[in-house]
Amino acid sequence: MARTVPAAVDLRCPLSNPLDPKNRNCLTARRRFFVLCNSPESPPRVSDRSSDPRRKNSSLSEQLKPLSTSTLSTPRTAEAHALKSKPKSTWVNPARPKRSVLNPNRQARSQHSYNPRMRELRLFAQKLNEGEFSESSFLSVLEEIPHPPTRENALLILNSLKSWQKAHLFFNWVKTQNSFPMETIFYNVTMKSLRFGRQFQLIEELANEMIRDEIELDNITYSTIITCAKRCYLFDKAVEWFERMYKTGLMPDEVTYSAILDVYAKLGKVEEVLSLYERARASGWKPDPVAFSVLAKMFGEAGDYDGIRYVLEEMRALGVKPNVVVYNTLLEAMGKAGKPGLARSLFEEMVESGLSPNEKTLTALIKIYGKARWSRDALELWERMRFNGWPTDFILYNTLLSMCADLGLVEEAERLFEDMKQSENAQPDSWSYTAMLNIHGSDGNSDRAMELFEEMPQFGVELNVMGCTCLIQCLGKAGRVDDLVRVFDASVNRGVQPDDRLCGCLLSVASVCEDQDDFLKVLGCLNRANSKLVNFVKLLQDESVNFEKVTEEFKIVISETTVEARRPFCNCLIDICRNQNLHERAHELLYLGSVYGLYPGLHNKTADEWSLDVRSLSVGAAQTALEEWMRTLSRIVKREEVLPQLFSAQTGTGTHKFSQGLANAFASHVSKLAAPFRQSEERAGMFIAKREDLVLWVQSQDPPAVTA
DNA sequence: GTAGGGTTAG
Repeated sequence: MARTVPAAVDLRCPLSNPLDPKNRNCLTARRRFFVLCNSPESPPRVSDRSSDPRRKNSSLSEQLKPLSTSTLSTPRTAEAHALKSKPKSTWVNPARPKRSVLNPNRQARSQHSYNPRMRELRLFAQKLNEGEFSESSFLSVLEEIPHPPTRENALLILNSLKSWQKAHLFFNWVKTQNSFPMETIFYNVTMKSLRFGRQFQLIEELANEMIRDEIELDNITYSTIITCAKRCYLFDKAVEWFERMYKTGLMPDEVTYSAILDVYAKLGKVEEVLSLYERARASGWKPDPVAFSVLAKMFGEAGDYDGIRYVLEEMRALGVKPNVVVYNTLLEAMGKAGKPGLARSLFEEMVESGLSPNEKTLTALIKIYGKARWSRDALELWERMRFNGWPTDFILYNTLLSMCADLGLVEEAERLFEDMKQSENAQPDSWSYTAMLNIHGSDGNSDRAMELFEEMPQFGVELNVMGCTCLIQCLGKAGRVDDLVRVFDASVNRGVQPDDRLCGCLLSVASVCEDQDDFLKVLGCLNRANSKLVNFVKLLQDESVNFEKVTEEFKIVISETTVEARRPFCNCLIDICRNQNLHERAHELLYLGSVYGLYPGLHNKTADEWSLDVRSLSVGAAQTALEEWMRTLSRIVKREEVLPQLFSAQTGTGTHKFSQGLANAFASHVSKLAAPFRQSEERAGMFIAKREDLVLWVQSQDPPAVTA
């Protein structure tokens, strides 16, 4: 495949037209062929799945069993009978489409005729919408209905009621009036309203009532039930109602079908989705943009780039033009699959096709550029947005601010923040303030951060736990411990619930406190949030406590901490020990951290090189790890065991503009130990020592610089 | 939101 044009744009089909009957039933093969042909550099993830034996139990054939055995197949027809009696006859006419799994015609909506009493009824509905009623007062107001609740009048009002509670009450009231027999459309309109309120249970009750009263459930009913279940995360219910529909002999149309495709997609059942998709395609279905959006979202969630290409290819082959939603989903998917360049080309393709991006398009792109650290592209896009007057909203602005925080773009962030304040549709909210606190916190501008903190109540914006964490970190770094205590107390009093990240932040501030009073003040804050952690710190400081006790308490504290915060906690605890001159405790903690899997990949060995990767360690933990490593090497040298040529320690360079150099701290510790590690010129963030130098150094340590 | 499906933030 030619690589001169961006792949996102250049997606020529490796096979002929899939609508050609010859190709109708071989989409799986096409997809696999496509994957193999077009992605030599990445593993064919889509096709991998079907061969994965672990997935056998949840395969589509299992999934679709109730459908394929009972309803989807032509049950006990002459055809099936003939096949049974003539098993050797396997020839199938390829020009004959497979039996349908969906109805090619979408269910028609009823036309509503002009209602001469529209004006009064609308006014009445408005009155019902605006008032706050108890159930009984609502029902008494209903008695004032200006015209009798005929079918048309009732439908008009039901359609106008906004809250699900009122719609439900009105629906039940109409039933009690007995002025006409209830029809499907009344249930459908009520269900739609209930779906806004995510009232699946009530929807299911209505559906069962329809079955009981023999009122027909149509495609609109089923798709509403299924999508409500989906929005309530009741995926099994969604599948249950879908299967039920088939069992009653009703064929889904494409709306219901793509709704259920989305259910399987949200369940992560990729093979099932593709199989459903292909079966529908084989029976002649031309998927619309909604179906492709479902597929694109699914592949995006899986980070499956081959799948994304498959979607693009299918659309191109079928001549389906992507709309804005499809482009947005594809862009997001490209981002999740880690393809910023392709996302950029796809965006250009979208604009060239004459579509205008909306705020979701731009949010997706900014996120992608930020993640890729493409600040120039991001800022150019921002300029282009302003120039073209492309739509913005507060989520887009907040995404831009987060990107600025990630890339250290302080001035740009302030400009954006000012724009938000001037805007009508994107006033700063707690996310915006969090991003700003993060930016100035990282920049070390504690004055500006405090200014933002003070102005928040004036604008009616609540501080959230993340903003609080950023500010605490900033004040801690600036050594403003009294302000820190004030901010912490005010935040907790304002309703901020400290989480493990905030605790980790306080712990890290405590670990850099040089003044003992400050140290105790910070621990005082931490005590309000996590007293067990503070007790553990005190236990570490008690030299009479033995290793067994430390192990026991460590296990308790760490197991009660969220997984993401465990390593930071351990890092900070090690730092605190080192600051308090409790070096052996630091070594014990590093050992415990390793035992409990907090430092995976710390040591790496090949025949030629042993390396220590301290990139996820704090300064103190990295120093401790280096000392520990040197102790081990001393023992190996003494025992005259085989050593590799090269030793390396990886500190990383820190991609963040504001990140403190772990490398610098490591370098000074190496020089303090007089260990023969040198910063590598070819490999950034890497310290190298040769075997000969290291052995000489170990032998010169008498007594060893790093005590055993 | 005038009976049903798909897309935005640590």
